[in-house]
Amino acid sequence: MRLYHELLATYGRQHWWPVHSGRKRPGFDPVFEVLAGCILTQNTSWTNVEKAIDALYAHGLLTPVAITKIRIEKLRRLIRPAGYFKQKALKLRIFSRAIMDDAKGSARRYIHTVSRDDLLALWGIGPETADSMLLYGANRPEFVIDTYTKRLCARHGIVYDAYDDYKTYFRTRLPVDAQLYNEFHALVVRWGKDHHPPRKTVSTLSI
DNA sequence: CCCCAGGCCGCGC
DNA sequence: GCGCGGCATGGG
Repeated sequence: MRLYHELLATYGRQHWWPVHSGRKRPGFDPVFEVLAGCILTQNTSWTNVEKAIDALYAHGLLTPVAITKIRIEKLRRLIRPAGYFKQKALKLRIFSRAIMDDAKGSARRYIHTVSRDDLLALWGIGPETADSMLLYGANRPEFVIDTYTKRLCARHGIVYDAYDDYKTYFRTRLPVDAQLYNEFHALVVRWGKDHHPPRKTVSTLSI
């Protein structure tokens, strides 16, 4: 909690999602926008993801039903700026189909009722994406561990191997509070943007 | 020219 | 169970 308050004092509130929450129009589902963003941002900077989200939004395609119907080539083209566009197009398609099958196309109902294990069973969704979806899409208290979280931990001498060990570290030290997890993770990412990883150097002394 | 980004999967051992 | 390469665009 001391670290959280320190980050909050330094950077202020981050307010991440949703990007277009105020707008209402056909072909737009604010919860689905968050969940799609979780997939699109895998190992990718958010500025690139925004271009893809904006393109989908402009074509009225930010719904599970639209993503399942669109031609895969068009989906690839629209999300191209987000990188890994062939893989991510398939991931969005598979995920959208799960929402159709399990919740009749309601992203909100899907993410509020799905189990974490069921998310992990989907091709293209790993632990960080699942936790981001549950936290930012449904306000469920899952602490998100990403590359920045691990970097910040390392700066404090905390190093693990497994994703779940990092998660346990935070869960056992913080109150179970989705809003806290939400803002904490956003602050960690903000911190990561001006704290670069240690440069890889070759030691000439190790020959 | 280089490295990095809000990971994940498939493969070989 | 693990380490490693591939995936890809845009920015510094």
